This record gives sequence, structure tokens and C-alpha cells, in this order.
Amino acid sequence: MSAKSMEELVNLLKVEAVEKGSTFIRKNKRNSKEYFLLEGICRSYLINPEGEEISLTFFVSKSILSPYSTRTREELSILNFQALTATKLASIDALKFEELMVKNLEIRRFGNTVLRNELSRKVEKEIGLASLSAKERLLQFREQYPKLENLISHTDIASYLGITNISLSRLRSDLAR
Amino acid sequence: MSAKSMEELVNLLKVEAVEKGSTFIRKNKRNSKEYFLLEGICRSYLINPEGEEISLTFFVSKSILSPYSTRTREELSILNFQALTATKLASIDALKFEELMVKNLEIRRFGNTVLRNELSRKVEKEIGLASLSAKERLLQFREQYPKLENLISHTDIASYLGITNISLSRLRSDLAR
DNA sequence: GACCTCCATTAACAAATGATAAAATCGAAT
DNA sequence: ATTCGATTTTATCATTTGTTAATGGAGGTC
Repeated sequence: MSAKSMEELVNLLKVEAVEKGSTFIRKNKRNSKEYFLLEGICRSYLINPEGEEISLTFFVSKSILSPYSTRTREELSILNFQALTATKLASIDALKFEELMVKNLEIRRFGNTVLRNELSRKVEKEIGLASLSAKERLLQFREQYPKLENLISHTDIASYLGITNISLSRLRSDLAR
Repeated sequence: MSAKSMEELVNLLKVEAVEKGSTFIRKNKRNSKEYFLLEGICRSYLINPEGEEISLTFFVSKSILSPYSTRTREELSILNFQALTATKLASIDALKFEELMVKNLEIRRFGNTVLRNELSRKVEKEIGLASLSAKERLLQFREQYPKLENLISHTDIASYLGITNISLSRLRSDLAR
């Protein structure tokens, strides 16, 4: 992105801190911002019919949270987003960002790239869940998120992998020998 | 959408027929169209490391195939799309559609809605794969795609559900009694 | 009608994963 | 250092799902 486009964007950003454990976007609540994750680790998650939290995606430093348009239905969030460590976010009003996208080709391309990445990560994960064993999914997780296994709760990882944390523990000791 | 916007769109559409079994978008090939499924049933699928076809999404009559931007990377398709029955498609060049989106608010909203729906179907499926048993996933499939179970191959359904077709058969007889 | 091919079902056994409970480990707070 | 609480590991057994192979059925072709 050119310096000029970048400046236009950065001028509208506001930085906010979120403490560890806090859920800063809640399902069925309004939240109309786009977020850039400057520091820390976050996840998106949902509660399944059994009342368990299911991790959908992890976000690490210097990345972008799921865009407003993909996590929102009729102005209400369809997902929860939680800080798993102390976190710094930069945010911009989603409407303002959409205006930027419409009038600025570079920012539009950037926004579309974010969307594509979001989708293709989901496709990758979908294929993994549909066609790999739990052990293979763990290995894939380790490749996609190096180090994360030692930074966040195994319960959160297990629900991401679609297994229980007990199974995760078994696979870990299996892979360790 | 207003009649005027609709007309602008429809004027650019071309109808094409695809025969049963034909894969009309191929991974790693160029395809720069947006598609409307007028008649028939399609699926998107991929080949996993073991060489098996994995169904990702099914599309039924009067719906919209995954948008160009979400199924394409560096101008090459990342997915295969196949007609599971004799199919009629209406298509428009993706670039032309993007132009329409930029200059026409209604069409832009329409396009964004398609994107959101695409994502939220994936999220639903992700949650299912990560937190439901195979039997529950089959029930969810039946709700989402009524009748489809009797119209397409069970092998295609099984890979969508993340199980073998033998397991699918077991679950079917289990649920039948 | 006989044959063939493809697909779905069933069976028997093996492997993977879940459920429950108990033990071990780790870190935070005092 | 000690205690407390939460997380992770280990163990045992039950259930689900996979693998391989055999059986059955529907539709197409000759």
C-alpha cells in the first residue's frame, strides 16, 4: 500500500488495550469496528448446544481480526472475540473503513485480500476437520501457529481441533516420544 | 434490489448448461466469472493429501456459487466446482461485477450479503465439525439441505460430513429405526 | 433376460476418541 | 515455603468411527 493510502487509514485508527481473558466482542451485541491486533493473542469462539466454548480461529500479533462484514448479521455480532493474553488493538469504525474502500482502490484491494485470507483459512481448516485425523490436525495447528501451544490453554486448542483436552494430552505425549 | 439495478445486472448475464458430473471450475485454472445457479445441484470440492475428494459445500437451485474473490488466489482457482446433476448457470465476468458493485450501492450490498452468507455457512459447518458427533452432523445436513440426501451420491455427502461412506450408511440405518 | 458396473449396505474386527475419575503439575497468592 | 485452585496428565473402560471384505440392488447395455 502506498504511503498516502496508509496515512489516510492510520489517521482514523484508535488504540485500545484489552486485558487477558476479556471478551471484547460479544455474540448478539453491537460492535461496528474493524480491528488490527498490534500485540497479544486473541481467539474467536462460540458456545455450542452443549454449552461448551468452541474456538474457531486464533489471532496473533500483527494480524487482522475477522472483518466486521463477516462476523456480523443484522448489525449484531455472530461470534465472540476474546483476548487470551494482554492485548493491544487498533480500531476504526467499519463504516468509515467501507467508505475508504469504495473511494480508494488500494484500500479496497487490501480489504478484499483480508476477506480472501479469512475465507481461505476457513477452507484449510474445513479440509483438515473433514479429512485429517486428530493427530494430523494437531501437527497442522503447530505449523500454522508456531509456539501458540505453549502460550494458551490446551482446552482452547482442543476445542479448535475438535477433540477433548484429554485427547489432546494423549496426542501430545504420543508425539513427544 | 430495485428493478433498475436488477436490469443492469441481468443484461450482462449469460446462460450456460453444464452436464452431470462435469467439473466446470478447476483448481489451479483461471476462471473469472461470478455464477448464479439457475437449475441443478453443484458442489465445491478438493483433493486431500490422500487423493480423496472432499466435498466442501453444496449448491442447490436458485442460489449463488462462491464468489470469485473467495475461491481465487492470484487469478487461479483454489477449489473445484462440479455439477452433480444437469445444471444451468448464469454467469457474469467478475471484473464487470466488481465495477457494478463499486458504482451501485444496491449491488454492493447484494454482493456483501453473498459474502456474509458464504462465511456464515462456513462458520456453521466449522462449529458442527468441531463440536458435533457424526450423527448430529448428519441431522444438521438434513436440515440445511432437505431432500439432497436422495439426490446425490452418499460418497459426496460422507466427505462433506467428515466420515466414510460406510459410517454414513451405518448412521442412516441407525436413524431409520 | 443376462451381464456388468456402480453404489449402498452389512458384518467383523481394529483403531481412535470420548467419559469419568484420580493423580500430578504448575502458578499465583499469601 | 505453603497453600490453594486451575490445568494437565494418566488410567480405565465405553463408544464411535475406520478398515477390509463380502453381499445386495438398481440401472444401463447388449
